This record gives sequence, structure tokens and C-alpha cells, in this order.
Amino acid sequence: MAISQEISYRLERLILDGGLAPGQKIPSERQLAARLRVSRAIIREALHELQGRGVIETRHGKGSFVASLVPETGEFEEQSPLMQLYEGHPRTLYDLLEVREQLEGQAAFLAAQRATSLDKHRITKAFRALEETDPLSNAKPDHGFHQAIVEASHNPVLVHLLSGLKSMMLLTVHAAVANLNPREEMRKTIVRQHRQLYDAIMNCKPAAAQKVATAHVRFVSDALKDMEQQGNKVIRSQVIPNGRNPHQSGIDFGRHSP
Amino acid sequence: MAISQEISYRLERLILDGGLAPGQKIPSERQLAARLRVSRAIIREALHELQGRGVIETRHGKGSFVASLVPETGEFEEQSPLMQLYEGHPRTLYDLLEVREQLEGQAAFLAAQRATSLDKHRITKAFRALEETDPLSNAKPDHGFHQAIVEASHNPVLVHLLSGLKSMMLLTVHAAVANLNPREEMRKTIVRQHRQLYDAIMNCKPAAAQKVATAHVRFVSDALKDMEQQGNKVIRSQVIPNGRNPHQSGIDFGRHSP
DNA sequence: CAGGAAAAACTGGTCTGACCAGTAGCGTCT
DNA sequence: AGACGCTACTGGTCAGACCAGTTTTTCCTG
Repeated sequence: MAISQEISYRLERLILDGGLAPGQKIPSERQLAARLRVSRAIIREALHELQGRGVIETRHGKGSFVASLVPETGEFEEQSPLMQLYEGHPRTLYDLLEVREQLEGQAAFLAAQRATSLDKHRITKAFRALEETDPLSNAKPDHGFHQAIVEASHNPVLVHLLSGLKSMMLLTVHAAVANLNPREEMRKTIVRQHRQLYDAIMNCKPAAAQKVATAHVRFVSDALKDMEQQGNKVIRSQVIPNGRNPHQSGIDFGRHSP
Repeated sequence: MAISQEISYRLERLILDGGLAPGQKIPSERQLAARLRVSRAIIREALHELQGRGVIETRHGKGSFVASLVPETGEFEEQSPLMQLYEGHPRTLYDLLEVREQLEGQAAFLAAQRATSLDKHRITKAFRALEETDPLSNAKPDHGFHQAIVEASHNPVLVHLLSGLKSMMLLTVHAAVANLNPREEMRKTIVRQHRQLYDAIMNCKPAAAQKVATAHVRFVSDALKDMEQQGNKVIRSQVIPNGRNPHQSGIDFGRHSP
């Protein structure tokens, strides 16, 4: 196999197996090149691959850093690499919520079953933050709360899938949240659901936790559907990440027909 | 932004917006470099980024090609680009099955609810094939059957997620299937579950379908667990794709404490 | 003329060494 | 002390060379 690939895999392994924590700086390209006895070009190619895969982030003049698994870096302006395909297909939002309903339920179930005291501590902290902040301001506490629960499920596959789905949704739902929360009765329902979910997990009631979690997602989904049907079109998929978006690349290769 | 990034985005846009079809060859590095008036190094870095993101595949001496979205190209020897992380972590297999239990259940539920006559026809066809072939021979009919059901759910997100999970599992479980099927009572149970699942969907009984599907996955999962505990170690994760797998990277950077 | 082997013309993979461009630390000079 | 500027980092880009697979062309041989 190509050396650059070899190296990108070794680095990835090293990072994901815990050798390097998120946010941590990795050695400079020149150091890596020297240490691994390959040219800097190779190192750069390997790093670009990891970059494409979302494992590291690179900043000019500063260095390369291990990316936080959950794309919490600053804004939620980045798309989940896999699924950007689906963006722009309206119906997908509900397909997404449909699946998420199920997975959040399972996560809650497992969390109620497996949460350690440390997990519970984290969940409690997130829950407090959730209750204290005004839901109108931003969606971060909400995200943090659910995140803590998912992690307490101790199922990495679940964590991974949900983080993917969620980061996809942030793009699309974000605009809607502001419209959704103001309605007093909805806000109340959501707060109540959060509280129920919290209690169920704390008291180790898997079935109850699952039920509440799925109901929660379904409620949000239904609310969105309602809004849409009433003509208040949910703003969707028009967040253009970084300014690039010419929609025509400007590149124009000639013919490549067989 | 860096030129290499700029270019990787332009190429990606071009590909994903349909300018280039999956499997199609993209121009050589030297051509791209000339056309875009940048050095070949830049082109290579951009291509590696797309490679990391799973958008293209590159073969020495041949060129770079647009990757097919669903990794259906030939054999199932390639890993889903996202999750190769987890490979080699033993427990993950059961985490996987845990999640799959839920999703297969949901797929069955939705299929029973939404399957059109065409879907049902497909499912029936797959089911016949499943009954006629000897399960010992290969797992393809089984895969086809479940696949048909998932597609009948009419939820692209679900289809996508399950295809990802499945391709991951094929690597790990494949070896076990041969050991699993021979046991007569197990084979019978599985056949019965398939039949029940088929009937439930055909008769439009969502709840029943879901129940059977989850039970099916759980049964397989439990069976694997059993085998493992009895010492017949399930052969797992020792399929090393391309030769790499040192599990210790050999790289050892010095300290990087703040 | 047909077949097949050698040669040439591709492709990507790697190396080298240079220079540009942001960033941060350190010392000096006001 | 505070602003300047030097210097030594960091990544970003370039040019040109050579190696290693793959495909096509050429040309000699049977």
C-alpha cells in the first residue's frame, strides 16, 4: 500500500485508540517527516486524508490538532461528511427524525440500565444547565443533555450514529427551533419531557426512559410537521457553510467518454 | 482558504452535483495541475482529502475514480469509510448488533406499514430464494431478504444506516455464519423467524413484524455470544484488509503537554 | 499477415530543497 | 511599560526529478 495511506492509518489508530486526546496538538509536519523518515509531502498527504475524514483540523502557522469527535468546534457550520448527499431533499428531515426517534429511545433505555455514577453526574450537570438557561437563547444545553445520555449508553456505535444524525439536523432544524420554542405550551411540554427523561434514567427505569425519549422526538417531529402545514415553511437546508458554493466548480475537464 | 481545500471542494461539488458519475475516471493529476495552474503537490493533497472523505478512489498506475456512494462495487471487502475506526475492538460487534436489533425492527415495522405491491413482490422473490437455497452455502439470500424489507420501509436514512452497519458486520460475522447454521435447532429457529417476518409484512402487521425482526437479531446475537462463551471463539476482526493492522502505530511522539 | 515481446507513453507514488505566509516569543528601543 | 521589529517556529506552495505500476504502441519474428 501507499506509504501515505500507511501513515494516515497509523496516526488515526494512535489518535482513536486514545493516545491523543481531542484538541491536542500533533507534532509538526517536519517533525513527523523526520521521525517517520519520509518526505514532508507524504506527511502532508496523510494529514489531508485525515482532514478529509474529519479526524484532525489544521491551522496555518499553528499546527494540526486532533478534532473533537463531536463537531463542537465553534459553530455548527460543518456538514457531516457522509450525508451531505441528503441535504436539500426535503422529505429526508422526517425520515431522519423517524430513525432518530428509535435510536434516542434505545439510548435512553440503555442509559437507564448502564449509567455509572459518573455518567449520572454528567447527566445531572447537563440537566441543570438545561433548566437554567433560556431555551430561546440557544440549543446547546439541549444538545448537551441528550449527548450525555447517549454517552451513558456505553454503546459507541450508537454514539456515533446519533452524533452523525444530529449534526445533520442542526443545519436544518436550527432555524425552526427559534420559531418552535416561543409557543408557550410547546415549551412546557418539552421541559416536562426532559424532566421525565431525567428522572427515569436517574431511577434506573429503562422502559420508562425509552418511552419518554421516543415520545420527545416524535413530539418535536410532529410540531415541525404542523408548522410546515400551516404555511410557516420550516427554513431548511439553505445554510451554506463557508462561502464556497458556486454550485459550478469552474473546473471543466474535457471529454472522458470511454 | 488554502488552495488545496478550495480545489477539493470544487471537485467534490462537481462530482456530487452529478457532473461526474460513480466509477467514472477523473483526469490525471498532471492534467488537473496544468488545467488549474497549480502544482501537482496541491492536486495530490486535494485528492487525498477527497479520498479520506470517501468521494474518490485511487489506483496506482490507473488513475482516480469517483467512488460509488453505496459500496456495492463487487465484493464486500471494503470497509465503510466512516467506521473502520471500530474494527478490531471486540466488544463493538455486540454494540453493533444491539443497534441493529432496533433498526431492523423499525424497518420491519415500516415495511409492513408502507410496502407497495411492488415491494411485496420483491420481498416475496427474495424470500423464495431464501427458502430454496441451503443456508450453509452462503449468506447472500439472507442478506437479500433483509435488504428488500429495509428498502420497503421507504426511509432512505434507514436504508443507508443499515447498509453501513451490515457491510461492517459482513467482515466480522461472515466466518461465524458457517459455524452457526449447522446446528439444526438454530437453523430451524432462524427459518421460522424468517417465515414469521415474511407473513407479518405481507399481512400488514407492523407490530408483529417489528417484534419478530428484533427477536431475530437478538437470537443471532445471543447465539454468537453463546458460541464465544463455550470457547469456540468467534472469528472476529482478524480480517485485515490490506496488510496494515499493527494496532500499535509505532509512532511515538514525545511529550506534548501544555 | 498474426502473435507476441520489447519499448514507449501513460498513470500514480515518493523525494528533495527551496521559498512564501501566517504565528508566537523575545529582546530592544523609545 | 508599551510598541516595534527580529527571529524562529508553524503550515502552504512550487519546481523538477525519479521510481513503480499499467496501458498502448511498435516492431520483429514465425
